[in-house]
Amino acid sequence: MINTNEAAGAFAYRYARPALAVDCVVFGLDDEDLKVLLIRRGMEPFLGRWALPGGFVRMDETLDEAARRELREEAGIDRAHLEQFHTFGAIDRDPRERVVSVAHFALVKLSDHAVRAATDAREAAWFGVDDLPKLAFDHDVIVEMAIHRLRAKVSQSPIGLELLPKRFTLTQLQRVYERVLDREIDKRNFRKKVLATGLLVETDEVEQDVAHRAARLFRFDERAYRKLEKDGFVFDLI
Amino acid sequence: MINTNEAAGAFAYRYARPALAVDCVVFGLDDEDLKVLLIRRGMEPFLGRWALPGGFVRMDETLDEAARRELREEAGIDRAHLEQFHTFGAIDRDPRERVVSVAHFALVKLSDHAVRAATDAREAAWFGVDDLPKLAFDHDVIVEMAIHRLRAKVSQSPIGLELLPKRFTLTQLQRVYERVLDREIDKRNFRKKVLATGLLVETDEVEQDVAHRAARLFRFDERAYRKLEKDGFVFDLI
DNA sequence: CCAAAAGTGTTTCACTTACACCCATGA
DNA sequence: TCATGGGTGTAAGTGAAACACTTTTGG
Repeated sequence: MINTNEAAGAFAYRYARPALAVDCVVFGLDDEDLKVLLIRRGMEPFLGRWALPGGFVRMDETLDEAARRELREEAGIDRAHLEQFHTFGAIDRDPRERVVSVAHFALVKLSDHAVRAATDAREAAWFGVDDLPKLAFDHDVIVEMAIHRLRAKVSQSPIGLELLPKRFTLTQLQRVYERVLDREIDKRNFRKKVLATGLLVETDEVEQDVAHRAARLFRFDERAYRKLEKDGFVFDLI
Repeated sequence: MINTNEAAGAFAYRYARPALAVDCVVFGLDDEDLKVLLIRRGMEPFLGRWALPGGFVRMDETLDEAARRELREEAGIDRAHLEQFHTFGAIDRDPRERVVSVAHFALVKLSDHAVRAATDAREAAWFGVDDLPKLAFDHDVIVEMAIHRLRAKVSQSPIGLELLPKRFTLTQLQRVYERVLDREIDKRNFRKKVLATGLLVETDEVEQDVAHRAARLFRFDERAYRKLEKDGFVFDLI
């Protein structure tokens, strides 16, 4: 009994196997909302429907590499925080044949030029997370879980910063949390708390071209973060 | 460019694809330690090495079903809390051919008869998490991540109870947390806190056959838990 | 001078932590 | 009667939340 699968293992190539894909839920943040990047499908099935960027894993690339390649090819995105979060294996999730998909979420800075270029393409567009169309395949479920994971993670690690430019104001940072977590946060408490982490460094610059008092720009102190992380520090940012 | 992968998608079956497997990190708790169930390999590669129970996914079963089947076939385990936690896709993780594995962790009640039967088998054994042998494939890495995830999860959901019988004493529950989190917990504070969650119900039974005052048995109130969960309650059990 | 957002402290309340003794039971 | 773990409360400290006004700047 113990060896049942060893037999299967030795001869795995004899058996039909599912296709293996990656899908990416790409999050971005503009002045309004937390957004997800979708691609309009150009072929059946689900022709014309919006879907997540994604595709099949090649034999010579890891899952992570596959996800990055798809982001580049389908969305013109070169730099993104990328994180695997769940693998979807329902038998009929693709009507053509069995496809198991390793889902990732990605966080991109909309300040990056490359991303903006992608949004100009006719077949790609950003949608507010509360304003998503009906998606192809089981991509609705994938997006829902991605949002859930993002919310859980954003309070416990500084990935929220991946949505912002390198230099940002505390108000911008507060908006990241307010939009990802979908609740208002007290300004004074927020500032006290994030500054108390010691992970932000004040720069000597201020924001430009605003019609009011210019806010100080901060940057993330990666060195301090790595040190805390190594020491097994548990975050509870917000 | 947008359609690069659509082409690959339509003809996915033409391309070589990785084999798809599941592996299970099965946790159990005895009077001493948090343990992991390992199987001794009966064939190459890694003949004689200890490895995680697991095997290939069949075309007619989901990932979850595959993991449950493997637990049944390789370890005689019928009932377990099972949770997918990461998919491992390094290109050379299996020397024979490319195998991508969806890793799960499982929590079993060592009080269950079926599990004890598995431990009697020559090829399967429980190892303390701090006393693991060198494992086959990349299974060391998988176990390490499983422990990490289990620790993160146990404080935020009542999965720790899956390691205990249906009726348990507060001391048993405290030991679950102490062993999973690997730190001592104050008895009075622990009791206050877990009782304050409202998720435990006192039964009118006490433990039997002990050489000291018998402790009250409690059970988990699933109904209360589902209600809290539905209301989006965030746990912080310990 | 007005509009718009930046920036700043204190108080209250809740929760966490630390801590020690008596009780019930079986051997 | 002794050994073993069961069971219980309080005080101090820490961190979270609530809350409003002044400052700076550009238009």
